Amino acid sequence: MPGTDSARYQQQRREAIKSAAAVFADKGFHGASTKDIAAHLGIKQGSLYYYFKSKEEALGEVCHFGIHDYVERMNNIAASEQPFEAKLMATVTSHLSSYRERNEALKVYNDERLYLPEEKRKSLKQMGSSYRQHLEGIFEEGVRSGAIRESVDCHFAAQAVIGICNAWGDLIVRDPDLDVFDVIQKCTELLLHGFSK
Amino acid sequence: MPGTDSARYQQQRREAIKSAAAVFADKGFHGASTKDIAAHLGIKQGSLYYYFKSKEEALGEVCHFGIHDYVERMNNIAASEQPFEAKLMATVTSHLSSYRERNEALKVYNDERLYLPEEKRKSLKQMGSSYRQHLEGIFEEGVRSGAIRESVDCHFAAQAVIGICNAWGDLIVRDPDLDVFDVIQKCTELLLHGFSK
Amino acid sequence: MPGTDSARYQQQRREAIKSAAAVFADKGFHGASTKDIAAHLGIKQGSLYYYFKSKEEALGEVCHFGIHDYVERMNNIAASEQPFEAKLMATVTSHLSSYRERNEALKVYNDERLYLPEEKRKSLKQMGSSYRQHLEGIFEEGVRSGAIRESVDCHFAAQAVIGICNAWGDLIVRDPDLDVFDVIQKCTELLLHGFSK
Amino acid sequence: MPGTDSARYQQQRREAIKSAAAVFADKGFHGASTKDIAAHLGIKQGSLYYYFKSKEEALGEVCHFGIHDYVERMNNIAASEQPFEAKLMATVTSHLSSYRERNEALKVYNDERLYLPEEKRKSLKQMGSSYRQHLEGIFEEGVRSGAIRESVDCHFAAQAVIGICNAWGDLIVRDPDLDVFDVIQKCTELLLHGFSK
DNA sequence: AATGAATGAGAGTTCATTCAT
DNA sequence: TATGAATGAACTCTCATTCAT
Repeated sequence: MPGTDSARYQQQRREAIKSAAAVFADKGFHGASTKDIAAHLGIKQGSLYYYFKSKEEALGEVCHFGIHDYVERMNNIAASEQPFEAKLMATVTSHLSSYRERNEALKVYNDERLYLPEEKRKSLKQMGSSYRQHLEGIFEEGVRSGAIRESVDCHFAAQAVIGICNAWGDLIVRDPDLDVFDVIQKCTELLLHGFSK
Repeated sequence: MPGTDSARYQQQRREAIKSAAAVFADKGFHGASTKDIAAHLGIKQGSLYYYFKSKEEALGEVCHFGIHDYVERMNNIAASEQPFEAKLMATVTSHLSSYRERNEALKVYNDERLYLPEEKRKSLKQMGSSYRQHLEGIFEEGVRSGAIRESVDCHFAAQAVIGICNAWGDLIVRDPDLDVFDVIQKCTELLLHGFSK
Repeated sequence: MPGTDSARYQQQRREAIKSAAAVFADKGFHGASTKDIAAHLGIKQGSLYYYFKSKEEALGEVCHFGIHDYVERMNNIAASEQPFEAKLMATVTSHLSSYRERNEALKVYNDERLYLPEEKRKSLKQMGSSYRQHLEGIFEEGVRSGAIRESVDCHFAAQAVIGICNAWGDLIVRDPDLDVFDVIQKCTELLLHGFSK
Repeated sequence: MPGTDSARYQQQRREAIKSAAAVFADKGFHGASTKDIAAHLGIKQGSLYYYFKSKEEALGEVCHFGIHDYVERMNNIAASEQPFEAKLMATVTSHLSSYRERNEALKVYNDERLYLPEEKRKSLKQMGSSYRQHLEGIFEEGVRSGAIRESVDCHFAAQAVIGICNAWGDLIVRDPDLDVFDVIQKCTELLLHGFSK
C-alpha cells in the first residue's frame, strides 16, 4: 500500500470516515454494509479497503473522529478560569454543537461503540470517562463556590447533563431545521435552575 | 401457525419475547442472531419460528411489549387529578421503573425500532407520540397552575424529561445494582427545580 | 400403528392420496409442502404421517393411483377383438377421460415421477412401458390389417399418441369447462387420418 | 450489481444461464439448488449472486432464453410467403431443433414457468400466446387455400402441433442420440396427413 | 386418530473480505 | 488508485420428520 500518508490520501480518507459516519448513523453498524458506505463515497465496495483494513476499523475511526474534539474542548473548558455558570453553558454549547459540526459521528460513538473490539472500546471509553470526570469536577467546583446546592450528587448531575444533551443531540441530527442555539439556551437554563440553590 | 390461543403456547411465546428483548438489548437487532435468541430461551434456532413468523416480527413484539404498559401508565397519570409536582414525579417513577420491570424491552424500543417495517413503526410511533403529548399537557397545566415558570417551553421540557429518563434508563439496564429509587428522586428534584419559578 | 387395514383407514388414506395428488399437481413435488397437503385434507401437518411414511411415499402412491387403472384399461383394449380404429379411439378416450376422473394424479405421474426413488420409479416405468408397448402392438396390427400405411413407424406413432393426449390432458386439468368428448373426437380424427392410407 | 455492460460479464452471465437451464431441466426448479447450478458452472454457490439477484431471476432468464428465438422464428415463418405445407414443416423443424440447439431452456420454459412471479410469467405467456396464434393463423390460411379440410378446428390443431412437438422434444432432450431430422419428418407427415382432405 | 411442539438439515441470500489487474 | 470477480462464512428461514400425549 503506497504513500498512505500523502496529503491527498489523508484527505480522501477523512471523506471516507465521514461517509461511514453518515451511513452508520443512519442504519447502525450491523445494518450498514460496506457497499452502502462505498456508494455514499462514490466508489466501489472493494475500494473501501484502500482506506480501511476492515469495517471495524472504519467504525473505530468514526468513533474517534466523533469524540476526539468533543473531549478536547472539555479539557479546555475544565482548565479555564470561568465561574460555574459559564463552564456549564460552555459544556452544553460544545456538546450540542458537536452534533451539527461533526455531523453524525458523535451519535455513532454513542450508539455503536459497543461493537468495537475490546481494546479500542477501552481506549475510547477512557476518553468518555475523562469527559464525565471533568464534568463532575465542574459540578464539585460549583458546590464549593456556592453556585449550586450542596446536596447535589455530582455524578448524577454529570450523567444528567450528558443524557439530556445526547437526547437532544439525536433530535438535532434527525432534524436539520432545529435551532440549536435555542436548544442550548433552554438546556442550560433548565440545568442551572435545576441545580442552583 | 398453531392454536394461537392455548394458554401454554401464549406463555411460552411471552418467554420468547423476553429472550428476544434481552438479546436485542445486548447486541442490537442486526448484531443479534436468531440462534442467540433461541439459545437464550433454551431451544434450537429453527424452533423459534414456531413462535415468530420472522425475526422482524419478534422485534415488533418486543417493542410493543416494551412500550405498551409504559404508555398505559402515562394515560392514567395524565388523567388523574393530582398537582403538577405529583404528576411529574409519577412520570419519572413510571419511566425509570419500567427499565427494571420490563427489563430490556423499553431500551429495545428506543434503540432498534427503526428496523421495524414502516407500518409497524408508525403504529408504535403513535404510542410514543401520545406519551410525549400527554407529558406536554402536564407541563402546560403546570404553567397554568403557576407551578412552573411561564417561560417554560413545554415541548422542550417533555423531550428533556424523556431524554434524561432514557439516559438513566440505559445505565439502569446495564447496572443491576443501581438504586433506582435514588435516581428517581434526583431526577425529579432536578426537573422540579429546573422548571419551577 | 393400529388397524391400518380397517376399511375406514383405507378410505381415509385414499382421500389423503387424492389431496396429495391435487397439491402435487398444483405446485409440483418440491414446491408442495406436507403442510399444504395436510391443509387440503383438513388435518394437521404431523397427522399426515399416520397415512404416509414419508412425502416420497405419498408421491409414489399418487403416481401409482394415477397410472394403475390407466394401464389396466389399456390391457383390456389391447386384448379385445376390435378393429384398429376402435382400439385407437378407445385408447384416446381412456387416456383423456383419465384426466377428468382420476383428477390430477396422472399429471403428477407424468411430471413428478422423476423424484421417486430409483426402485419405485422403475416399477412404475415398467407399467408405462407396457402401456406404450401395447399401443405399439395396436399400431402393428393396424399395419398388418391394412388400416394404416405400411410406412408408419409404430414406435413413433405410439409416442405421438401419448404425447398429444398428455398435452391435451394438461389443458383438461387446467380448464374444467373444456368439452372432453370434443377433444377426444378431434384427437382421434387427427390420428386416424394422420396414419391411414 | 456490476458494470452490466462489460462484454466479459455478459458472456459469463450467458454461461450461467445455460448452467441454470441444464440443472433446472434435470431436477426442476425446486428440486435444483443454487449450489447445483454453481457447481455446474464451476464456481461457488455465493458467487452465483454476482450474476443473478435471485434463483427466481435465474429461472426468468432461462425461460426467456428458451422461448425468445423460438418465438422470433415463428414470426418469420408466419410472415413468409410459403404454402401451408412448407410453413407447417418449418414450424415443426424450428420447434424440434430448438430442443437441440437451445439445449434445455425450452423444456424449462414449458415445465417450470409456473414458478415465476406473476409479472414475469405474464410477459412470457404473451410470447407463448403469440406463437400459438401465429400457428392458428397458419392453419386458417391452410383451410382457406384448400390445403386442409374445412372441418379442422384451428385452435385444436395448433395445440396438437405444440403438444406433439413438446412431447417429442422431451425425448430429444433426454436422448442425445435421437435422430431429430427423422422425428421432424415423421411429425410433419402425421400432421399433414392428419389434417389434409 | 390426531396434535402440538420441537428438531436438524439444508435451502437461498447477504456480505466482509481478498486479490489480480 | 480503484475495480471486477470471486469467495466462504454466517445468516434467516423452511420443511420433512419425530414423538409424547
